[in-house]
Amino acid sequence: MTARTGPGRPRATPADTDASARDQILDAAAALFVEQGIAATSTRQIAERVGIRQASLYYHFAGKDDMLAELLTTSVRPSLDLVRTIEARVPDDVSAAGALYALAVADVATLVATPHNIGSLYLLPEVSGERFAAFRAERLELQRTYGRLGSAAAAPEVTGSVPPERLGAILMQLVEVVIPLRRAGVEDLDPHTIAATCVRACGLTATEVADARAGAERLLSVRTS
Amino acid sequence: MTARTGPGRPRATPADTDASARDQILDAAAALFVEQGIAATSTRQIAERVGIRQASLYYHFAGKDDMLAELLTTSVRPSLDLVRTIEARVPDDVSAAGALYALAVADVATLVATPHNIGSLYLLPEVSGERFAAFRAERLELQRTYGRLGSAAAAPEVTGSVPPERLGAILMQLVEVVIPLRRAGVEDLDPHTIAATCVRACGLTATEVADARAGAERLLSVRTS
DNA sequence: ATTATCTATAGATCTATAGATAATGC
DNA sequence: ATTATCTATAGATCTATAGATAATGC
Repeated sequence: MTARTGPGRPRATPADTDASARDQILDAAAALFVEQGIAATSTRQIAERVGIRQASLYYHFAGKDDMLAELLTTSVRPSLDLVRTIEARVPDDVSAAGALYALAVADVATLVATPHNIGSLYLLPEVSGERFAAFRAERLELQRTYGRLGSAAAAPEVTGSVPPERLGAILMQLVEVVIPLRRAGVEDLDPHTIAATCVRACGLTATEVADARAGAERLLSVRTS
Repeated sequence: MTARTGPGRPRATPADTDASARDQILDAAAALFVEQGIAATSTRQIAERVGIRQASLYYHFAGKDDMLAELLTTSVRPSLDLVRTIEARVPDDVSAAGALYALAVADVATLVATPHNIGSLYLLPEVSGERFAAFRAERLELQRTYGRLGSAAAAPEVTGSVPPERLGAILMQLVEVVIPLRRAGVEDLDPHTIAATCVRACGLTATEVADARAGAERLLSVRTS
């Protein structure tokens, strides 16, 4: 079970996992950042959880911000890749509503499955810093996609009163309900509940919601196979 | 303009406002907590912004947590009062959909108008602490009300698939889109956009949304007069 | 006498660097 | 020789208390 000894001076307390030190540090940092916030988490706490000395962290990362940057970018990357795949097939393979539904299902599933509810990091004030502008830009692109798909799918009374940018913020917020729900201990969240609410928020009728779901399932099953 | 001197040793730098020291401290703390987070804000920074010495804070508050507790409870109180008034008039004076619409409009208006976007404090990890259990309980009551009103108003396909507790979390999350929007600099947010989206998320048709809005306006105008 | 501030500081952190050490691998 | 850890610590905080001081108000 215990990781084989590699190069470098051995730890005082040997690791009880085979994960790389880097990954162990990121995992510990994620858990603590989510639980306590970033400023409230000391490098000592992170090191303690990994089983190394505080100073040893600096061999792998320049500091907490460095860890945070890596956690943020690796967490948003998969959604962005999916977005590009999905949007390319609208409206030929799938309706805008179907694409929106599919995107919401996939995002919710990711947020539900991600270790330590990492999505909650997005809400912390540290992320507003200059250092994380690249991450915020990627997230904004995701939001814009929600806005485009939502506006293309929406009923006329919605497109007439809600500009795409605003709708994107609303839909993304809706998807991110996963974050407070997980925080509150909810485990059995069905992505379809949220995805259906997204298209309903765009003013679609019950029949249209069912169609969107069907379209999304076609899209996602093709992608899986 | 400068506040008249009261009892107590005068400040090194006189206050440039008539607000009480307590209120000045709360205001400065709110602004800094929202901007930087709680742990990242030092008592020294708060004192500096008020124009007093760091140690002088402790005459008014036991520490940062004390300030936070007061900020949180005073910020959720008005919404809860309104909730009780509104819910008592369902369904005699107004439909559940009208009440939900009214509650959302009022909550959004509050979140838009509150100084320093205080709502973002709700999202910080410090608020999970034991110390703030009372605040969280009040917030949960608000969420439950959203769930009850939403479920009472919702179309059958929604009530059949989304339990009231889940719906409450979704609707509250929707209302709180104000928080990231304000953070992003949006100033001209129309409460009706969000309120209408709430009832749409419950599966109501365009006509029903218009009815809900009319009901809400009756309810809120009565209350104002 | 009471109030609201001030100055000064002890004690407890926390971050990040310097330099030593114990492995592996050439 | 390189890698990955270790020990030790300087320097910079930060919180919270003790005790002095300068107002007002009785």
